[in-house]
Formats: sequence, C-alpha cells, structure tokens
Amino acid sequence: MEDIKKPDFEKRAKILKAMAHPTRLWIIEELYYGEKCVCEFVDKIDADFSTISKHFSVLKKAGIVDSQKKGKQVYYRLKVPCILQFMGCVEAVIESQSKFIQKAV
Amino acid sequence: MEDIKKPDFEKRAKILKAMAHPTRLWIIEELYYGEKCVCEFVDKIDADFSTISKHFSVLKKAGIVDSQKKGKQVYYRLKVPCILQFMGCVEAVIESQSKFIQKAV
DNA sequence: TTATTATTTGGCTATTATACCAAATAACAT
DNA sequence: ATGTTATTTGGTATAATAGCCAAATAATAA
Repeated sequence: MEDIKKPDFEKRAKILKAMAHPTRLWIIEELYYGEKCVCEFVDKIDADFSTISKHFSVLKKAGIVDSQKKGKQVYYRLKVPCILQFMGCVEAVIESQSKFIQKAV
Repeated sequence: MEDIKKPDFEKRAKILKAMAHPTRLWIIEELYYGEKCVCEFVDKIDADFSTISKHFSVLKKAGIVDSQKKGKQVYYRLKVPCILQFMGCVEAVIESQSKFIQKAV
C-alpha cells in the first residue's frame, strides 16, 4: 500500500468500524428519520442503557452523529445522512450470498 | 429493536465489519479496477503474506469477493462493485470531522 | 435539600480480531 | 521425484470490543 494512501484507508476503516454493529446500524437507521434522545432507544431494545450510551459515543467519536442536550435528555442526530444510502449496496451483497446458498445446496 | 429486523442488522453489520480494516479497504479499491491475484498485493504492502491471505478470506466469507484459481495463483474479484460508491459518503464524514477540528482548535 | 430521571463513565470479564511464524497444500518446472 | 512459487491453515500472543453492573454527573421536581 503506498504510504501516502495508508492514513486515508485508516480513517475510512475507523468510520466503517463504528458502523459495523447491529445496534449501531439500527440507531443510524432510526436517526435517519430525525433526531432522537437516548431514552427512545432504551425502551425499544433489550440491552442495558449504559451499553446503548456507549454505542452512541462510538458513533459520535467516529463523526457519524452529533449530540445536543435538551433538559435532562441528550438528542442525537446524523451528521451525514448519506450514510444510509450505502445499505442498498450492502443488501446487494446479502442477496448475492443467498443466491450462492441456493446454488450450493 | 423489533425482533423482525434484528437479523437484518446483524447481516449488514457482518458485511461492514468485513470491510472495516485499512488493508481490506485497500484491497477492495484495488479490485475495483479488475481482478488481481494475492501476489500482486504481497509485493505492495509491508505485511506477512499469510496476513494478506487471511484478509482475503474475511472478504470472501462476507460475500464481498470471489476467487478463482489460475495455475499457481488465486485471483480475486469484487462480487458487488457498488461497494466502493459508499466511500464518497465516508469521505464526507471525514470532511465534516476536519471542519470540526478547525472550529475546535 | 433531597429525590427522581436521563445519561455517562469506570471497572470487570468474556469474546473476538489481528498479526506473526511455521507448517501444509497445490501447481508447475526441472 | 525434488524443488520452487503461490496460497492457505493452525497455533499463539496481544490488542480491541461488547456488555453488564455500579457509581458519577446533570437537570429538574418536590
């Protein structure tokens, strides 16, 4: 890998890594429809609220979301909504996998 | 997270996780221009060839690449080239981060 | 002030990922 | 058959991640 490009790939990998968790992908999808507070997620998933809070901090550290305190609550929003467009391609990979399984069985 | 959607997010996260490594992103980008054998990567990066081979197997297991043996060499190719389109958005995240840093300093 | 609610942080453990080395396999050449 | 090159696989040490609990912090209500 040319040295000049290595830092670029490292930066990109960090963002993908931050996205690469089912709960975080779910959070991203939910935020696509508008900002939400942490509490709105706590009720909907079977996980400790501290775990969810940590997922938000991973997303924030990666620059994918932003937060704003309103009263007792903290609202998160997507900084770059295009993040979700990618899922179409991810689904294409999943599709091609299921085709493979059909052929292979 | 609604139970019905959970397996979907898990599948997607697996694909993103497979992509989320600088060396693997580099491999994906190189393969975008056509299939290549493992040996073409071995020369260009400072990592053990077994390490590179394992990165390929991660990508293959995730359904992102396909391989074909030709003589002594194994050629890999992208199964779903759209995978690279996403990088535009990832770059937008990186951009917005550097803007933030400028503001913050 | 004390209590309550929302969220973050620290500490811990279990699991997973990474990278190297050495050994195994596969294709082909001598 | 032996050697050489290309790649994969197994073993292992180390590092990173995930998730829970408990404690800390912040905003507000009683």
